[in-house]
Amino acid sequence: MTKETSKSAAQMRKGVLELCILRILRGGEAYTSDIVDALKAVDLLVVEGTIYPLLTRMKNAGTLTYRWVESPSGPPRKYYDMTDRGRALLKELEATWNQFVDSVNSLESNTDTTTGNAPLKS
Amino acid sequence: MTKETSKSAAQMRKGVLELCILRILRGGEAYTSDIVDALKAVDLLVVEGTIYPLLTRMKNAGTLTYRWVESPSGPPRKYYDMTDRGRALLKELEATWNQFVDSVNSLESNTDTTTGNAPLKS
DNA sequence: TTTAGTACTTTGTTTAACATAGTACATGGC
DNA sequence: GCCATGTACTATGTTAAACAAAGTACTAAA
Repeated sequence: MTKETSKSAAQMRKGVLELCILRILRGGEAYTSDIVDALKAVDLLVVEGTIYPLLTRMKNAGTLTYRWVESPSGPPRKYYDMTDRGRALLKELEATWNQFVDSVNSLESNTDTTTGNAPLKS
Repeated sequence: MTKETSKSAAQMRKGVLELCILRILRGGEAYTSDIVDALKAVDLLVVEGTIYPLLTRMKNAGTLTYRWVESPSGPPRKYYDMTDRGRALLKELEATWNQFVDSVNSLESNTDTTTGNAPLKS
């Protein structure tokens, strides 16, 4: 992947990570490293510095809650879970995502997208 | 669509508009209004203020060229077309996009994304 | 007591979409 | 000819989210 496309990939991630996190948490509560691992496994996240602030934003927005759970080795962990509002948001984001993908893919096989007005000769 | 999801939709658009424009131009040269119309037709663009700077960026990056064409009614238009570099970029962005969609959708039916470590009782 | 590893926090930068105001050109009505 | 209207492009500022990196805190083991 070139530098140019990897920059594009980063831009594509914007706004979708929230959906991804909700999808991951649908399988049950998880803490940050679990989520990071799941995202990294499908190449949707590069660094952890992105996910911590996002989880905090989602918690402040009321879509997530967390509870402290002691770790077998190290400091305690925040285990996140979806709230009812999170489940509702997930449903909406699923619809938005599917519609978005359909829209982009509908342009895939375009051969004539103009209004039919042939450009004039200069 | 709620205010929250419409904000998400705007974020999702980031980095994909470039791909969309290249897909549109694959059908032949077009000027800004043609492109805007094509994007609006599939709900991928809200305002024109977004697309003009993007086209300029792509022209400066060497993925697009344009030529002035007289209009039947009004000022002349910039008709954009892909360069060879643009065609190469399109190919890369197609791959990036498809991989991106697959990644997000692979999380769709997750039921257990954790490492298998059950959270400890506190 | 120190060292290493894990987990969370904080701060600043970058980028692209969004929003809006402004300039310029051409045509038609008066 | 002059002005209003519509079209096309330009310029400026704002916002939001990913990225990057440094910092704090807690635990366990050497």
